[in-house]
Amino acid sequence: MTDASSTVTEALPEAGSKRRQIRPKAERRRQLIDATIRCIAQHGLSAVTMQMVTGEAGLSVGIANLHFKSKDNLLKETLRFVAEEYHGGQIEIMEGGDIPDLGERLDALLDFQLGRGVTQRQKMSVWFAYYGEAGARPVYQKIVSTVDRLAAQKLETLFADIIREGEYRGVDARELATGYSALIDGLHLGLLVTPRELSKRRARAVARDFLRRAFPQHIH
Amino acid sequence: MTDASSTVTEALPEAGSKRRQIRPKAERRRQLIDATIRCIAQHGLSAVTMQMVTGEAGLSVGIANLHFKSKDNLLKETLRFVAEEYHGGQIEIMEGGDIPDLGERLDALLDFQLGRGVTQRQKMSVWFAYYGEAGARPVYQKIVSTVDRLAAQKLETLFADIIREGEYRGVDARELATGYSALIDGLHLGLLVTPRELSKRRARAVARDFLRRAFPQHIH
DNA sequence: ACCCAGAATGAATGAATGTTCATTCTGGAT
DNA sequence: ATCCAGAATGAACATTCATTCATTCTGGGT
Repeated sequence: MTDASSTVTEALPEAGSKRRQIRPKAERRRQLIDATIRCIAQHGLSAVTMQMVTGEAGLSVGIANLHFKSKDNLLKETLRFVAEEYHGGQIEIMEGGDIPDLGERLDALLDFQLGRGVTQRQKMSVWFAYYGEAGARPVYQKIVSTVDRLAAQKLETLFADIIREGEYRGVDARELATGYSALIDGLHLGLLVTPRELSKRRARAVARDFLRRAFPQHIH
Repeated sequence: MTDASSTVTEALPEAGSKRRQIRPKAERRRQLIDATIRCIAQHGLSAVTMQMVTGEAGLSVGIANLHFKSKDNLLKETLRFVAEEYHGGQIEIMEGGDIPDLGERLDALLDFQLGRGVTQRQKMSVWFAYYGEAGARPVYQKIVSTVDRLAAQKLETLFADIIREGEYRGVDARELATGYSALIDGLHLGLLVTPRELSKRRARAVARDFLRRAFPQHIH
């Protein structure tokens, strides 16, 4: 394999088929966003280049500027995608037509937030890479806070329902929701930066502990 | 002021004195690190350039490579500085020769963690900028986790002392310490990304609430 | 008053990157 | 079978940035 392509300087991107294919716009966009996520996770946001992303996607450099107008825009759309995926998932659970029992719904939420899908290093890396730039880039702040506000509201409503059902005293739904959200964010951060000290199992235990202390009748 | 320097293309960096000065190495290093922090906060880690940093410091480009070997190294040292400042401050409080009362010591810790010094946008921006890259850069992970581990241990000890003193039942110091640390991190994140939704005042209330629920006799 | 170690400078260099666009190619419509 | 709109390509270009280093300048020592 090493010397088979001695006369051919151009890279053979994938196995066999390098034939040009025309695919619908939506598919290409998704393909590029996925590649961007992988690149950010592996190399860090500041090291990501267009060549890297398009190479990872198995496409040419020109195509990124065809479907997204610029690198800036590609990064922006990638953040929007990840943000909507995460918050959309949460909201779906919290609206919870599927799960009538409030305690179970809380469990499902925790499973989603600290479960396999979300805590993949890939997704967490992307998440915090953008947070890191948010201080300097209002666009990122806006994208995140838009979806964030809705999720926060749903969580507050869920907590309020639980407080009513359990007749818990001296508990403020809004304050507790803020605390819980912050706790989950902080745990994600711990999982990303110090995975040796914080296992997923322990992160879940910590979050569950927080909920149990607030809603003893509903958790466990 | 606008047309005074019409014939001079070179920038006049500061008011009046642009005379070259020789200063000790440690001072220059500190000067450059401070400038780096300001640049990261204002422009984001990925947009920081050497010209930007040295310009902000009012120095020439060459000097950065004289005192730090490379841009990479400057960024690494800046992270180390911020990390040690934050964790060092925490540890000093927690060892707490100054404050014998455990409840007051807890209060002081919370004040430090969510008080003026730390929650300046500048510092928080820097903090999370590096977290964002940590997934892809083991060097950053190592710097953070080294200081982090020590702080976590001190916090656990403090919590254990409080649990003993208050004779609290069914509370695990280690788990609680993990939760509290994550909560604080998450609140910092909220203050940075969605300052409109989360005020410092409310962040403090949320953190205090967490502690009160765990150690009712010691808080308030 | 003089000297010189080494601190400080910034123009020059070369490498890397985002973007463009002339050209090639594809696959459905006719 | 033929055609062509527009999807896809990648070499070329202009810009930006990190790093180097020949040169200048400073301030303490003699």
